[in-house]
Amino acid sequence: MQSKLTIGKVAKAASVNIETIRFYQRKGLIAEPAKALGGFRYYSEKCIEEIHFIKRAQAIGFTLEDIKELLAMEACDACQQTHDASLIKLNMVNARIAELERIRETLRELIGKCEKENYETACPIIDSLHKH
Amino acid sequence: MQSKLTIGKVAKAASVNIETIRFYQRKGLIAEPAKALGGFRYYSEKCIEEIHFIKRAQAIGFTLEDIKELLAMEACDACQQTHDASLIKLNMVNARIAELERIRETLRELIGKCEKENYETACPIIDSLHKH
DNA sequence: ATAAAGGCTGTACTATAGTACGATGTCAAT
DNA sequence: ATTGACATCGTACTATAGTACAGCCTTTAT
Repeated sequence: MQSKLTIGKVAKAASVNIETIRFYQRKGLIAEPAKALGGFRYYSEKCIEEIHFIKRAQAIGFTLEDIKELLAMEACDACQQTHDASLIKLNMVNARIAELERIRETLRELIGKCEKENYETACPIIDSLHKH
Repeated sequence: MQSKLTIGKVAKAASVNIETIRFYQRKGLIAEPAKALGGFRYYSEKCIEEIHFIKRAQAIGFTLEDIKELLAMEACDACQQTHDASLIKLNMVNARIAELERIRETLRELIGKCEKENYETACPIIDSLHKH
């Protein structure tokens, strides 16, 4: 018979900090089991899966607040809403990529200028940040 | 004769919140002028330019901490270091773009699955987040 | 039986970039 | 001279995602 799942074992199994689990509980992302006699809370394997769910959702760009909504949608079989939420997230990711690509171009130009000028004149990077 | 530049006027001229200026001062990004008789601090036009400098540097991906370093580099004509810092920033931007592109692909696939299945079976997005 | 390990609660702290506000004092215009 | 607008300072709060810890209690292993 396997020993009872305490929060520390769940944390280890899900590769997260104990405090992270408590944090998710406070945020309402995962449920806090009732206290057993003595005051310890024992968890089910499901909790480990729930943490993995959260981690996978974060990995594709959802914030904890988004994930809370995803869980609510799951609870009421709202596939259409999940689809729409993902589309919104995709648009945000696209916008962020576009923004970072602009930043990248500017950085490349500045770095290129620096290298061409052999660090001999006034720094072209600092210079361009000063221009009005 | 133009009236004295108080913090409120600097804020308006630089299009930032008064509190942002005070925040930059606390962080050591801009200097706090000495108090005049009475206790008000009066600013020079240079302060407005300094805020613009910070805002331009932020726009190409530098954090306030990075900008503090840029300013220190500027003070000692360290063009080589500025170049290196920009290169590091460029690498970070590239890494972040690559990460977001992976996220984008995953989101696109999931959204596509959702649409193909016409929201009739179990939600493929929620489903994929549950898979182990 | 005792000690180490771990759980519980509440609070505070981390980073990042600000924003808000109350109490008190000053400046400028009427 | 009075009033309204603005400045100062210090502290606290926002969002986001956690991390850390003190003080106390329970469980587990020796």
